[in-house]
Amino acid sequence: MAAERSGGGDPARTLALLWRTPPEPKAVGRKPKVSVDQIVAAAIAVADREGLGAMSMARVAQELSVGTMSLYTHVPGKAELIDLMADTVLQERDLTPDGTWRERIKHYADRTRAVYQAHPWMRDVSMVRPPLGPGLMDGQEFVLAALADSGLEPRQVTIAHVAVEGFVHGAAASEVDDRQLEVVTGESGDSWWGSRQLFWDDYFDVERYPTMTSLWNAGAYDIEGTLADSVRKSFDYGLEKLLDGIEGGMR
Amino acid sequence: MAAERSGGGDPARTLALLWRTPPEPKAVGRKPKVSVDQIVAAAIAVADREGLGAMSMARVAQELSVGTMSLYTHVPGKAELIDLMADTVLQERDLTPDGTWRERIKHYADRTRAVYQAHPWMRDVSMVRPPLGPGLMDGQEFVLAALADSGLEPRQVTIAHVAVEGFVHGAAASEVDDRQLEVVTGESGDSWWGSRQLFWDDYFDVERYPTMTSLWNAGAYDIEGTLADSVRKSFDYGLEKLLDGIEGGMR
DNA sequence: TATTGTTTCCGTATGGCCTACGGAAATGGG
DNA sequence: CCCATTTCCGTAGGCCATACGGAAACAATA
Repeated sequence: MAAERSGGGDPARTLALLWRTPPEPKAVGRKPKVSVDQIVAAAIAVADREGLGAMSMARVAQELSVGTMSLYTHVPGKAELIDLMADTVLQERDLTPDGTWRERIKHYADRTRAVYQAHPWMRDVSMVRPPLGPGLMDGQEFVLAALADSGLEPRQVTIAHVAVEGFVHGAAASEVDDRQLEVVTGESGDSWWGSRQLFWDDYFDVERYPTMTSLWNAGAYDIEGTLADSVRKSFDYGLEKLLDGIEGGMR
Repeated sequence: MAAERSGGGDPARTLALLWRTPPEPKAVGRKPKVSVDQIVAAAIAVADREGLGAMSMARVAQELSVGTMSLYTHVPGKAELIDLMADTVLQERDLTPDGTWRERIKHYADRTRAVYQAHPWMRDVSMVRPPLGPGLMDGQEFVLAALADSGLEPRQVTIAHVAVEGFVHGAAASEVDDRQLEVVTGESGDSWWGSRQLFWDDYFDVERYPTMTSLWNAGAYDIEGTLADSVRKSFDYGLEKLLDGIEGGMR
């Protein structure tokens, strides 16, 4: 599966949907059976339960007891629907601007990770050219405000912003991958790592990979706790170090 | 499009393919018209030219003047083929272990980015649970060796490794997104940012986004050079800062 | 009430995709 | 020449998005 992205559809239409431009109450004509919000909610529900791969237009329509083609009256197509889904769940972050700038960015990272945990399919949505809706924009404002408070020059703020945003979304996406695979294949994430065993047994070459070998012998891979904890720890560390670096760059 | 990943197919079979376990030369039977390598090469060629979305089994077979179903004799399925493609292009990195540990990681990042630039469809391949082939493993050994030389404790090396690897692949994927969108939609990447204009014109709210407004007024968004240069600069900065942080964490 | 204009609903059809199945074709050894 | 073995691949089934066009519902109007 390749990363989902909004197609080349009319950007004006997509933006109007993202910002829920007043539905222009029609005084005439047949009453709608479903609303955009219902469609988005149903799509999110399906994706939450069965993964983005199962989120077909037919499946969403079924969820709403509506004909498949009815959806196209309210939404231009599947790509735009995914944009709407992503922006909607990003709005769940509910960011509160308390503490130091570092604490606020940590808060942002945690809230974003929570979104990915609650909606694992976010892993499959490209966040590089994200939907320009309120969910995304509010998050960007939050991070920019925190970085601006750090004392960085304006130009540096924008550069640091890209680095932080990329890291946070990447981290959140990685963290979720275990769970996601579990949903799709019915196999536990950790058991995938179990199948890694096969590699170590049959293909690992001590001569070719001396560093891995010595790290292994040094016990560096004896993880305590679950794999998920371990991955999370790595990314907390990574964020801390990134922020350390950004902070140090100010001097 | 959701991120492509190898299915739940037999891991042993996939590993054997990734490491090209001796094809067990058959003395009997019909001669193969195509080899695994040819299939992988054709698939890469198609994806390079037309994107991963265009890389269908039928399209690859056509490229080789072979029936679609013939491919399944050599490759278990599409998911496994994508794994093979990814590991193959990662082998192009040709990593040379020169310089300080920081220089080597920078080198690794650059080579990895080059792979993404040459094969933009890599953006659509999940690198969180990557194919355990030589291309990937050699890269991991390289990064681990560099980090081990930095003076970090073994346990710290493995954690830093995850952070670096995540950052590099995330950065490379982001950088490539402009180009990728161009291929898929026939629209220039920068013109997508042009359509961003619509957002600023019709939906941007100065009250809601004060930091963005003041950054804008401070000229922080007056980028020189192309967008691609600008994105690249951001990630060079991010990597530097991450490495600064990792280095600082040793004290 | 009947008509008309407007809007939504949705059945059908097209063209794409992956891949299971099973038979046809090729090949080299006996 | 036969035949076991291997590869090739046509057919078909089951998904998918969505273009098209007509049916259905509704409000205002006649």
